Amino acid sequence: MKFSTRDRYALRLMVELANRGPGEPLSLKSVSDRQGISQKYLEQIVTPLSRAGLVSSSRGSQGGYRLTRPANEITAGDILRAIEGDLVPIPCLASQAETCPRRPQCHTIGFWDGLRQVIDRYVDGITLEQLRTMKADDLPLPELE
Amino acid sequence: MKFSTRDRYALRLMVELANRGPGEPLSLKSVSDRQGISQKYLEQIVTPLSRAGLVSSSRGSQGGYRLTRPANEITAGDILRAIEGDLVPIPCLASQAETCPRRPQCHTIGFWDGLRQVIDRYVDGITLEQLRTMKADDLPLPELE
DNA sequence: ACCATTCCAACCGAAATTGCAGGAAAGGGG
DNA sequence: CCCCTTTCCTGCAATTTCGGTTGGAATGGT
Repeated sequence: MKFSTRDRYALRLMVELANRGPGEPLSLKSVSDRQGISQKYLEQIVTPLSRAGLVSSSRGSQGGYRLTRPANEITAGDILRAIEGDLVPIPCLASQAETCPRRPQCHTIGFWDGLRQVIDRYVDGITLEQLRTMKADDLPLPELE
Repeated sequence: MKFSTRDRYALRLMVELANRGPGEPLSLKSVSDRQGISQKYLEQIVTPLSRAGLVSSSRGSQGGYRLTRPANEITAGDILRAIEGDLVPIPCLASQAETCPRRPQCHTIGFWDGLRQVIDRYVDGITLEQLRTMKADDLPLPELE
């Protein structure tokens, strides 16, 4: 049960973009330099973010990527789902999954679905703006104090 | 971000054991028959549960496994941690991880640590007894109603 | 002695992960 | 108009993880 490097890098990439003003685009080259992630790998990561409509791009010199919405209207959940698809802990719960024949007798599906909800609520409750302004050891536990 | 079949099967295996009285052991053969998981694979799964002290075994005819504690004193977290080790969403947070050089400037570590805590609280709040008595579409969201 | 069971260790194919390489297309600045 | 920067697209490849299977040894009840 681990999130992939793509998930982690996507968050860091988006934080970089959030640090930029809304107008001017930021190139992957500069993100690569500052975050120590190869430019080529960043290209792979930004593609689904672009397809999900979270960022837009400009080509050519002085080009790059920028957020399509203000950072406080983008959640960590938006970003992770753009990379991962459904954010489900087990395949059974994916929206396109065929229903398990063992489902009616299953004692654990409720547990997993509860976990899914807990994760959803957490990631949807944290905005990119919160991430951007967060220091290294801050803990953003909203309603859990 | 998925939990493995081992995690899922471990829960189902433990529910089967919880359905048994505390005295008499249940063989993997019968679990295999009822749950449709190969006996050999179950052997792999029960081993870490045994090493973690959640179950004990008797060999030979009429042998099998039984819980070492009552089902309401074992949590889903106990079971998953026995299989997975640390229940951390990213390697950075593992107890044996060397500290990332980028740590002081990292804007996302707090997010991930918060997620870890949310997951921990959930899985540690659900007991094997709750799982056992849970029907297919029950949702065990304790304090979240 | 037999048989059911746990225990132990190796192996194995398929899939996912984590990238890298090589361009083609587009756009701005000189 | 040419060059440079950048995005965009495709393919590949090494490594690890996943999801088991296989084979057998040790143990213990009957």
